[in-house]
Amino acid sequence: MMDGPLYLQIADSLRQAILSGTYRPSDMLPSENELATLYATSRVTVRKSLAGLESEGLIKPRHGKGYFVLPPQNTMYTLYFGEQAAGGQFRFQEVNILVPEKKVVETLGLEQGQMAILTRRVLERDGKSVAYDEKYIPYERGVPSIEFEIGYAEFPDMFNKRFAPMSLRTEMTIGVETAPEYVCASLGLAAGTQLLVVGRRICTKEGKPVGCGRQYLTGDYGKLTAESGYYKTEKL
Amino acid sequence: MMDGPLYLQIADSLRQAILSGTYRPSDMLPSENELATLYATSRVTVRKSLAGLESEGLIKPRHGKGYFVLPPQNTMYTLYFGEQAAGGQFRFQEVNILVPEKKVVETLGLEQGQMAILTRRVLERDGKSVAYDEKYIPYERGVPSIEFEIGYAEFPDMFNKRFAPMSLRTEMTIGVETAPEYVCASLGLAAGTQLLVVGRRICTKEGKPVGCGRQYLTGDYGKLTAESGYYKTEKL
DNA sequence: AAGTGGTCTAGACCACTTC
DNA sequence: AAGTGGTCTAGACCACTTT
Repeated sequence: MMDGPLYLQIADSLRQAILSGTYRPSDMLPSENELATLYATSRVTVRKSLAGLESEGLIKPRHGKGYFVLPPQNTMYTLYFGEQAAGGQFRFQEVNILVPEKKVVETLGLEQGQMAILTRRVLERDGKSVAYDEKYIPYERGVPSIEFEIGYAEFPDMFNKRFAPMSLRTEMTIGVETAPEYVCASLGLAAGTQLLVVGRRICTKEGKPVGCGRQYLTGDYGKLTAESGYYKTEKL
Repeated sequence: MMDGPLYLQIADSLRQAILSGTYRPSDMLPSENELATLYATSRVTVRKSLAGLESEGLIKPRHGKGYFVLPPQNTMYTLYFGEQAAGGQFRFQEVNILVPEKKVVETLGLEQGQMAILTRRVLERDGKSVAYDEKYIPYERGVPSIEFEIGYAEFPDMFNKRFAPMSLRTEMTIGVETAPEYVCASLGLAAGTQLLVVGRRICTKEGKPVGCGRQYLTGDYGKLTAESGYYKTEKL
């Protein structure tokens, strides 16, 4: 009748019924056996459809009871933030090895007096300085050439050679702060300007910080966007 | 040997191998048949394990070839933003029906002269005003009692009675703006203060806007957090 | 032709929930 | 006891990729 695999047809049909309100949050779907009879197929195929809807966050099965429609999740958003995302070019302002300020020492969990590599960059677009960026990475003797790698890749990427690439986690905080003087100067702003600040910390899955950074975004450049809702996520 | 369902043991084992770097991005995993033999089980069970890892975003199968480890996704973050999240209490400042300013008319796609319901609220915590909130909803004659519902629920929730609850999508923009005078006044700030602004627009899945709002967050209150990384997402 | 993933079946047994 | 979801099997056939 229709095209495509049966399990997707069943999933589409159920999804449509949920999105259109035929089934509402906390409603129970027909049982696996009922659906199997209804679509003249096996229980295995029905289960595959339901597993898909479950991983989309639409439904949740309860053992011995049935499948229930979940309430909308409206406090969780997906945010896109890439350094190169909005175009422009980075100009290096400083690359240094030093004992960082106290705040960074805490964030990275550094030992007393331990050094870190610092990079400062200015993002320019259309000839204007629109964002300022600084990153700290704990300095370890004998780890070769990180000095040259730092700052040339999207932030978490630069650790892929030193750590298992899939084992890193990034924490982000977004806020407004009075930009330091050197940042204002570099961006051509009056001292004391308030800027959107995106702070990031990269940790291993054991929780050990391996790097942190801050970006100061000017109004021209800095608008973050996020979204939420039950929509099919397209493939990567 | 181990406990728990076999398919989870297999998934855990493979996940561990990926997170620890045994398999790295773009590497190919053993084939379904090899894994089935290796774990002395059926191909169906192995497929269930692999389907789980796929929905976690760790691997991707290619027809006729095999399963491949995906590169880390480091421009996508999960952000949590709830109005009630950080505690505090809302005090209503204004509830009105009016023709909104031009910017709102555009955002909501209103007809010339169409009215909207406006609410303005101040969020107070520990006796201090820490955030300001305003929301617009298109006004439609005959739609009962929205005037009374608006503002009493988490933003997208208030539409659940009028629309299929699962069919709504929220777009969010985050930026820094000079707060309007009435906002500064309500928050006890000097005129012209720069604040973190979270704008949201709720749309149906057909793309029709059904409401929008803005929140001005002061430094005391407004720190947004987000995260990214390959970690098992716990259940709801 | 051989190997891979993609779809599907017709059972089986178990654990949980309800009556 | 009957119904539900949870796990698992041992096949089958198809579509795609590589040799």
